[in-house]
Amino acid sequence: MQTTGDQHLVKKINKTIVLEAIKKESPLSRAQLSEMTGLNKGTVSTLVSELIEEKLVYEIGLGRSSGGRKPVMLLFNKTAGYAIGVDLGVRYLLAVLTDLDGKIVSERQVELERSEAGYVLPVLANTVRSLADAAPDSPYGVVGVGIGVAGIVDDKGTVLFAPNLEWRQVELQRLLAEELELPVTIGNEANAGALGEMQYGAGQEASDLVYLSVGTGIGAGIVVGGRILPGTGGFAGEIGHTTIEQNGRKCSCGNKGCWEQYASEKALLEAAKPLGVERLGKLVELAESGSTEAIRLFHEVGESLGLGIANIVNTLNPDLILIGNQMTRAEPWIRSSIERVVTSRSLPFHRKQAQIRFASLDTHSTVLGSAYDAISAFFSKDRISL
Amino acid sequence: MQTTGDQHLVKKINKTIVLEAIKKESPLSRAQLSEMTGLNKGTVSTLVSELIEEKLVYEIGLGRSSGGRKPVMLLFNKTAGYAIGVDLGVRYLLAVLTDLDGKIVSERQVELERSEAGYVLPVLANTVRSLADAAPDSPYGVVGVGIGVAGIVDDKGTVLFAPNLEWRQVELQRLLAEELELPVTIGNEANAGALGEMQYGAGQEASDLVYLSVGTGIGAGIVVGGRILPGTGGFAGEIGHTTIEQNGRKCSCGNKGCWEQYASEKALLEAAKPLGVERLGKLVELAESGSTEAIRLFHEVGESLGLGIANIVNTLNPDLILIGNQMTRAEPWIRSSIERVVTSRSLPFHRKQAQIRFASLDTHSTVLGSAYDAISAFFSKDRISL
DNA sequence: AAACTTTGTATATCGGTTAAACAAAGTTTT
DNA sequence: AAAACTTTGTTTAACCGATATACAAAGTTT
Repeated sequence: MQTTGDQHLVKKINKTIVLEAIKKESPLSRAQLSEMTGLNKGTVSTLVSELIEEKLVYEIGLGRSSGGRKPVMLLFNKTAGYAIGVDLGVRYLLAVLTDLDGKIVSERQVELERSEAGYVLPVLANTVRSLADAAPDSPYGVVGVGIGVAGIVDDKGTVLFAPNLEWRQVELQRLLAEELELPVTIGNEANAGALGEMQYGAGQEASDLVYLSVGTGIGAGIVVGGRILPGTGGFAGEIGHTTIEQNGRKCSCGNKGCWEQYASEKALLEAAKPLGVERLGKLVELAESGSTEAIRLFHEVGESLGLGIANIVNTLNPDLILIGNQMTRAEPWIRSSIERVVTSRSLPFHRKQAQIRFASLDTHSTVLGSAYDAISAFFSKDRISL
Repeated sequence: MQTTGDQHLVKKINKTIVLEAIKKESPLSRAQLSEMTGLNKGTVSTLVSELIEEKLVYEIGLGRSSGGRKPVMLLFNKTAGYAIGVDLGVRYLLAVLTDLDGKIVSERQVELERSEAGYVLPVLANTVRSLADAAPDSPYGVVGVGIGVAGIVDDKGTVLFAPNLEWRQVELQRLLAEELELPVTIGNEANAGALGEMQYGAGQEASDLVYLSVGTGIGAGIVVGGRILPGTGGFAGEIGHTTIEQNGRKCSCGNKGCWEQYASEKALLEAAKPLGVERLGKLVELAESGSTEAIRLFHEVGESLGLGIANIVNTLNPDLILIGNQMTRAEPWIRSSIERVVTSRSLPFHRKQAQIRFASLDTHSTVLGSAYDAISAFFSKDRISL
């Protein structure tokens, strides 16, 4: 059944609360911690001294007095360990080494010439190892590796299907964990992006947000009450394949009228072919130089994006929609079309609460979210997830 | 900040676990409880004796021995109190009195001649009072009133907008709580339906389900991990106004191509007008008597329903979709169309996990869900929500 | 210099769980 | 039928963590 309660649980809860507070609001004194958490001063003292023992927190010195003894200020020891985040994309692999606060220490980008698992896996493992070697000495070393994959991943870390990589049934988690001898977490690319933006980017104030990864296809990372919505099998978010036109354009999934046939980068580039444009950067340049045709194409794709976003807004009533991945680069050209269509197609009460923004971590949402996944797994060992 | 942990919290957690276990699996002995919850025998003993003290549990006598002392069997005292659930619909009001286990003890149905709050509220209050008077004597009496409204309700129990009732900004929770001097909970009709089916109906095994209230419009109660997904403002689920056809039929919301213009009871009856049919029952009769035209209409509406359901399946990866409200009556005529379209339009992995069923409580999903809402509020006072 | 404030630790108490012992009430074996 | 074993449920002691309170340390203000 459920986890029952005992003193250990209580301690876990409180210790997590204290650590989380230090992470977010530091520098902080024990007295302030007691004040803001509601925990007794003595309790905070013992928990903090344990955290110091564990090298997760340290004292930075005395703070300003407000009419009495000076407080001892505490800081989260962000370099107590390091994490590795990977974005396993279509023809590339982006990997970063971060400290426990998500700050990038080192970065690698690798072009993937082929996509079979037999080729990709060794490259991936080598890249990760090279980053791990680059990690500074620290009490905990590399605490884990998080990987975001553009595909359907189950809760055991098996890639069930990744259309762009042409992978089926690849037991990524098991294979990598064995190879690297490190804790490995596997997640969907859009979910990782959502996590990344929520922790380190534009989604830090939102609790119900939807991160849209708009690239070759469209995937969504749905966050409800601060947590990723996984769905039963762990593959919620395949929103690119929702129908917005009953008898619309054919999709690779075998269906007709899928949203991503109208609103993805791929759809945009398809429409831009007559202009002799093959890459998004090129189309942006054209728009910048005043090409009305290019601008029209952006407006069209913006409208299609807006339509699907309005559907999300009506269904999930989020407070924030974040547009991420490649399409962030088109922000100046699509923003107003999106806003307009969302306003016209969503219900007033829902529209009022929903902000629409672009991912602030740019191309790094997924990679940082993956790193956070690893960090989070490390912390949840003897802590509780809030 | 968050709730910190102490012994009281631990006790709350464990007591809730024990009570919940007795509710669901009774009759049960203390030894069995200890076994299944993992709690120590002594702990279970003290918790159970408190629950007995509180009249929520009682001993029914000795059970079968399995080679030792006979166990004392415990039962949940479902008549320790009663709850009232109300479904505030378009031209009617359905209200039930239930025991704490959701069993209906008494029922009232009232036709509403007019829809203004000034008319409806007194009728509602009188109906509730009459049901409350009908409640048998019990330790806790009527523990609360839950109301499901076909409209947008905020988290404070104010009906922001109910198109069919033509209500705007009606502070239902406050007004009723003052009038009735009872705890009142207000919820959306589809959310209540989802709760009802999840607790007492076809959704008891599912943890990620979507209840579709298909009537005049289409609303969804989305359940994620056993909990209603509220959205930021509390009005998630307005899925009837998602676009499935970019330039489709005009909708009362001012938009074009809304799902409910194709898949609701209203849409069906609109299409049935040429047949001289004005009510769903009539159309069902026609289909039963073999009218190919009527059957065709059902197939069409089934296909439209299937399309939107496929969108839900791809987006949320639920394990169960429940079709409720009026459209349940059309099950034999629409089921296969729905299944077919969902299968063709949703992704294989998602489809495999998603069952599609019809609400098993029929017209009582909402009213029972509302009652459960009230029961749940009563229990969460000195317990924790699991 | 005296009085007040704030910080952080130490100590006693409290409330809850657990483990272990045990009594009560069975069944099985001989 | 007695002895041996089993199962149930209570009791007791020990433990653990939080809280309240007192207090020491280290400031600031008057």
